[in-house]
Amino acid sequence: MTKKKRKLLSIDDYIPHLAYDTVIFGFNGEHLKILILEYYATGLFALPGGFVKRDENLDDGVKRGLRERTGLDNIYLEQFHTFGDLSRHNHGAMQRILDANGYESEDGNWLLDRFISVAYYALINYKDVDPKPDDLSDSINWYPVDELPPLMMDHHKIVTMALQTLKNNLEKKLVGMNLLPNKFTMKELQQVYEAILGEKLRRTNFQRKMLALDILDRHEKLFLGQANRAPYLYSFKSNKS
Amino acid sequence: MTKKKRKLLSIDDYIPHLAYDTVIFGFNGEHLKILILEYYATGLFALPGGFVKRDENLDDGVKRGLRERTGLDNIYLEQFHTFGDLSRHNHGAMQRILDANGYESEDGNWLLDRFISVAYYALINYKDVDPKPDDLSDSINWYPVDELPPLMMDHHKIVTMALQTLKNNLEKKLVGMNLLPNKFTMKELQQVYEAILGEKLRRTNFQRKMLALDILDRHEKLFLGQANRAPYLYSFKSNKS
DNA sequence: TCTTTATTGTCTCAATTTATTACAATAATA
DNA sequence: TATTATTGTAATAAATTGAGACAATAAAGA
Repeated sequence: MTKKKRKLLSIDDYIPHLAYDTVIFGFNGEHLKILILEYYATGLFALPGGFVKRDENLDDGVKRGLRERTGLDNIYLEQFHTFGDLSRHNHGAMQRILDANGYESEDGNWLLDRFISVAYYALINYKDVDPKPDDLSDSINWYPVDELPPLMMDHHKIVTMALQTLKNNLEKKLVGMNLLPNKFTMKELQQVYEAILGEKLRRTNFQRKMLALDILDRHEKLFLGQANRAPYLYSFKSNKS
Repeated sequence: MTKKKRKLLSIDDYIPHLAYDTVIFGFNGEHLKILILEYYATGLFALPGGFVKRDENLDDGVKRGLRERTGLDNIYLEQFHTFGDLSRHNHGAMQRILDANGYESEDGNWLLDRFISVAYYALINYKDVDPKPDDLSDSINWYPVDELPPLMMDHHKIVTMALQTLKNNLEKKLVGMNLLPNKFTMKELQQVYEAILGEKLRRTNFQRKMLALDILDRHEKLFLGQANRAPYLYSFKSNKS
């Protein structure tokens, strides 16, 4: 690979030593998946992340990054932990990434520093997105949460904690709303819950519980051409009541 | 007040733009309280906080700060949110604090920058602590959570979120263990729960629930000289089973 | 010594919630 | 029209929680 000279992220624009990582969850109708990117010619897998500009809010920086990668605005986003151990600093890996991309070492100095990273998870509607790699990476793909490639630094720990937080928030934050299309069947909603909790749920109890919450609107039936009773479609009630 | 020349925190030792704030909870037997410090001659109240050294883990930096302020080691500590809005940057307030302490403006340059702050809450045994003010502050005192003085910047928001997180974690994290002395009565345990939840609980049902959890050891009775049946003392089971 | 009083430790029964099972109502297919 | 695989709902059992009753004290006072 020939060395390319690229315009580098400038230390003047960004807060030094501060980064963010995002665990972007999607649901393909069966499995819970997350977006993982692979850096050029290094075989290094990582969570999508980025840096925060000196003149923007932390949250806005993360939203900007998500918009660039997914094309989506108004993504459901939640901060869950900040990782600040010295051990997460891995000079070698970052150097390889910069080298493989043709950056001069001295250019990338600040990128080789220690970083504290604020981790977020995002929930998106799987079908809405055609993820785009960024300048430093040559691919970004969906991976089932239980079949991840080996991730660099502490990114696997970050995913684990994101999953745990998602589990804890499942009840109170109406997670399903953000992982499903506007209309969905009760079965699909149940599958989202099962994927997040990592356990099978009883169909009848799940249905009763969801209906009792009074958060769903029932719509027309969905005819899939199957030789059995057609399920209703539901949507989450808009809370403009 | 005469200007004093002090040795200032040096930018060379600390990660720039990064701070932490701690909401330190204590329980005096009746109310839930937190430690608030007041800066010299400014009337500014704030949460205890500090900065992270370039060669220490984020968590260790926070523990170091807690040790300096409370004299305690092995404090129960939990990170709950990172605050990174531009609006929390308040050049004026920091300038007043530095001025009142006799620092030259140029010395304090990096302290006047924008800061991202990682917030933690700590739980300590109220009686164990005689809090010490730091170099910049002339007092540090316990305040009931519902009678706080006006706090600088977004510190009130930080307290609110700490309380909310504490409430959410009450069931799963055995919060009581860290706010009470080794041995305590069922009534005291209930008061901790009530203070955190902000509501009264039924004595009999609370007792039944706690005993059913099988996390308490029952010890001798506590005779307080009151004209009624003496309560048992309890402690949390050590999980060295 | 015998009441009285304020709590504490348990129990009981009602109300509510959750688990489990049963079964009727389909939507194609044969 | 019978068959089959689901889906929607109801019925019943089991478990949990709410509310109240009551006996067991520990000291004070008569």
